Amino acid sequence: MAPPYIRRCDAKSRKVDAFAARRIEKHRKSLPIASVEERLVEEVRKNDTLIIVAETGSGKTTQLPQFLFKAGFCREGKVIGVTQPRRVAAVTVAKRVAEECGSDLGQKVGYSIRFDDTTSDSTRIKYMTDGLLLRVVSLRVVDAMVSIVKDPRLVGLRHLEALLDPYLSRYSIIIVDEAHERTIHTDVLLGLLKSVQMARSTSLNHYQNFANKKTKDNMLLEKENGAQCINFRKQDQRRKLPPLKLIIMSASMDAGVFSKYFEGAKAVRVEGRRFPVQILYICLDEPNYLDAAVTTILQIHLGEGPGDVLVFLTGKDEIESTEILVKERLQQLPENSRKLITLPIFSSLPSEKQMRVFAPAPAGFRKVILATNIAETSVTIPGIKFVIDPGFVKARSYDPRTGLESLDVVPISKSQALQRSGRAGREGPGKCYRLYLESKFWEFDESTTPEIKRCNLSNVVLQLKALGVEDIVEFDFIEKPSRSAIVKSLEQLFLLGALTGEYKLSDPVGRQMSQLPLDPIYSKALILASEFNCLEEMLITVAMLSVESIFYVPRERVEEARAAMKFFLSPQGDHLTLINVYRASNEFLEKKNPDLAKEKVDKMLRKWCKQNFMNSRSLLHARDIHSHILRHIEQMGLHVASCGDDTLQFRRCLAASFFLNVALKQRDGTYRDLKGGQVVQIHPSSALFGTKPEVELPREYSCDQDLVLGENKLGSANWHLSC
DNA sequence: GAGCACTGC
Repeated sequence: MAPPYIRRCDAKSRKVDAFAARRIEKHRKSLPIASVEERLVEEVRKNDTLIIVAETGSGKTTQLPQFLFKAGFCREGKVIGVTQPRRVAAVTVAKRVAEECGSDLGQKVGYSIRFDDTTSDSTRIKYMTDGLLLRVVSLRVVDAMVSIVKDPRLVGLRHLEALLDPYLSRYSIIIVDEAHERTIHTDVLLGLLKSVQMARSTSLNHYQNFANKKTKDNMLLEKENGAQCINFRKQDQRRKLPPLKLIIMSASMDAGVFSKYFEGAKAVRVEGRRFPVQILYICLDEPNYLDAAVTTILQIHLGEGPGDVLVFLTGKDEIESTEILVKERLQQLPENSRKLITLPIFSSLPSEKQMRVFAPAPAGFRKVILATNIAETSVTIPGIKFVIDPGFVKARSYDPRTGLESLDVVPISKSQALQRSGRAGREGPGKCYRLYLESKFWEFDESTTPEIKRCNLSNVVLQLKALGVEDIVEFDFIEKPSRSAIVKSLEQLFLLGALTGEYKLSDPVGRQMSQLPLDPIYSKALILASEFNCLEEMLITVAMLSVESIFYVPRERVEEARAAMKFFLSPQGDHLTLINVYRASNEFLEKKNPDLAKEKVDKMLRKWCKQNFMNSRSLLHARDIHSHILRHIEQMGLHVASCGDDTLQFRRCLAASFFLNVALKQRDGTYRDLKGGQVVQIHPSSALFGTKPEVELPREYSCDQDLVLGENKLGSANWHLSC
């Protein structure tokens, strides 16, 4: 789908630039959305909230912000913000639009994602991840103002702009793209944006009034809401802020849900550009869909014309066994029919191996991509003409009763099936083979259950509490999570000490936890560790726990990988093992030139990871998180110290913050989960596998002392943990 | 002696 652009890099000749500009213009005009530019701009002028339903290939993400810029929505320094669920999308789209505008990235057009911000004061079209905007919106204004007064270093803080700007007054328009994906970030963000929108049309008047006439009450208010006032005073007091325009962009027909949520907001439809895809169902139910998939792959290979195949499977295991099955079946074919290669892609696959799916197949060969649902949205593979869809997906679910999350293989939804089949029609007409009966399709749910209804809500609840939302159950969610899930999170946050007995944000613990971009349990661990002089160790641990598995064990080199891992193993457990790995990577770098550019450092680390059987993507990510969180905790004034060889305090802090995940050794030698009493085992990949670590309970422990855990007495003296 | 879909701050 990449438009035929010419890179500007070293093309100095004006002729080439003019040529490129003409091609860009031609491409832009050919997009379906180009024909409705005036109408869309008009609708945005007329409506404060607009829903745009546009299928893939309409050009909505790249073109709409440019139309609005042209129509004058960025006058007086105003910014158009566009959110994306994924980092890659924010980056690639921003680069493309900058090119279309003929400006350097970071000038008129820029992107802002965690660890990477290319925007400047002159940026008018700003692409960002929805998670980042959510963070920005939800940081508490008054708190921030107080800390800024206390700590002048905070002036350099990344999100200062928003800390000072609760009404997002720099933005004229916020476009929430891919809203149909309904990520937890999108859902919460919509709720907050809705209230910001209301605040812009009501509260500002309030503050405007009160800036002009100072009554006694107003003086009091001013004291409480210092931030907003100071901010407001900077504005021209007689001028009202224009309303915040919201545009929700969605690919499927979920417009009704959004429209209803935004009080009947208008929805407009823009045609996409897709090729027809013929849908085929099986006639007889086939319970073994892997077998059916392999058979279908071969049928396509032998019976159809050229074109690559994309198969949707549920996970790494299925992908690997399908690969073997296909190879076996190919051997039974005559040699000239074996020109078929299989390529796996899933997120934990090292990136250099992922890249292979994008390369064209060798001449005369057909490519078969075996993918998880990474290929549904995150990755678009060119050349796909045939899609095989067994109709299953591995999805996360959450049981509020036990507080446990699990991954289960479940049937997909109708909209997911549609999304999958669409992958066959991106470059020309295609075919989709659904390995289930047509009647089964009609039994599928309409759309996938939004993430907010199937995961742990602790973080969301904490953010909302920090924003001053008293009653979470009454919060205006687009779709309400179950009451029990909310109650469970409140309970967890209370046990972690983030909420008081009245379920109000505690100070300073809850407030500090809400400011850290981490799972609340990790935030708590850091705060606790700062008290017990082992924050250095805890910070490494939290960074390493926040990423995918560090150790990489390829199937064919299990023994070698295990030997490499032994070198870092700590008999005290997995957390200390992770610390060993992190510190080893530091020592490796210190031996080299410490002043190298980040790119060089990353390159060296990748090599080091390969030698030591580690996933370099994970380690580099953990190092990024480490420095990001370090900045945060330094700004919060937490005390970073190391416990050195005395790891007891550190392990106590672990126990005191991860107590929700604690299992106790029983008399018979088994372990039981502290919460539900479920029997659990030490995983074979753990450093402690094969050992029987002890946990000695304080003598006075009894069931009704659960609350003691909440007050974190655990960390002080009574526990002796070997983990 | 075995697992872990996909994102994001």
